[in-house]
Amino acid sequence: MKIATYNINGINGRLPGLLRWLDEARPDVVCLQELKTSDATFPKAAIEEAGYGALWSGQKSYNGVAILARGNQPVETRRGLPGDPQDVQSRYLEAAASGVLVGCLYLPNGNPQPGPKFDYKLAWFRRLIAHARELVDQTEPVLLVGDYNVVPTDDVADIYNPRSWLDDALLQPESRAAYRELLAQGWTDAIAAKHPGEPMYTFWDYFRQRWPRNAGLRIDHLLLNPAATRRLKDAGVDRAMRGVEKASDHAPAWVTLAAKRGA
DNA sequence: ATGTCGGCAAAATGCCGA
Repeated sequence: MKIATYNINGINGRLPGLLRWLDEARPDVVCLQELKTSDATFPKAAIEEAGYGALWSGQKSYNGVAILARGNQPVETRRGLPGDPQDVQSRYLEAAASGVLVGCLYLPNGNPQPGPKFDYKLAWFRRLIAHARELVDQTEPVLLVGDYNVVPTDDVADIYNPRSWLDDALLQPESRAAYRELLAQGWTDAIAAKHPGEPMYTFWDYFRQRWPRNAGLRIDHLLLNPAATRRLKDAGVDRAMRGVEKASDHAPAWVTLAAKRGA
């Protein structure tokens, strides 16, 4: 089975491209981020017509996450991270779908840093780490996937060149330390595990001709608990989606899992 | 400092967030 994550950057503005990709890539479970739409204007009918059941947590203009499942309805297990009842931003949704538990997350960007937005990013990360602790040792496959807004290292696998991003929240030592702390619970970064040392970018800024120059960053990640890692077959990025008309600034990233443990 | 997008309010342009 195939599980994908895609920061769509406005689901209604990019719906035709999304539907084409669903038809071609045929992922079983899809986590979307940056819907940029309220609950009422989520394109439920078009998604269902494409053969997917859906759950979504919308927010007008900003944020927003959704979980799609091919041929069935995902069963919601959590909406929003625990730990801050004041937090009204739609950035986390969790569901059981097609035999796996999937957390769909849109971690705060955190720019400019330092400042309140960076503080919010780190606080949100603390809440994610605390919640992930409750999930990692489950006996069934669990995946925490989405736009983490963290470039894990300065290696060319993760960024074309850190020079113009040194002050960016995506590269800060605190952001990277939090990401490492999460992994240290026992999660596997599937893209890094399957493609060590290989440029596996998932985001190319609209500015400065960054897509034509392949000046990308790896910020969308699929983290697998040990039960899911045992079934990990392959991982990749659908780079071509960054080159289509009206493309999101992100490309979809995905993993495939064997149907049964050890298969 | 700059660059380019989508969404949105409120006017065919400017702002925000990324």
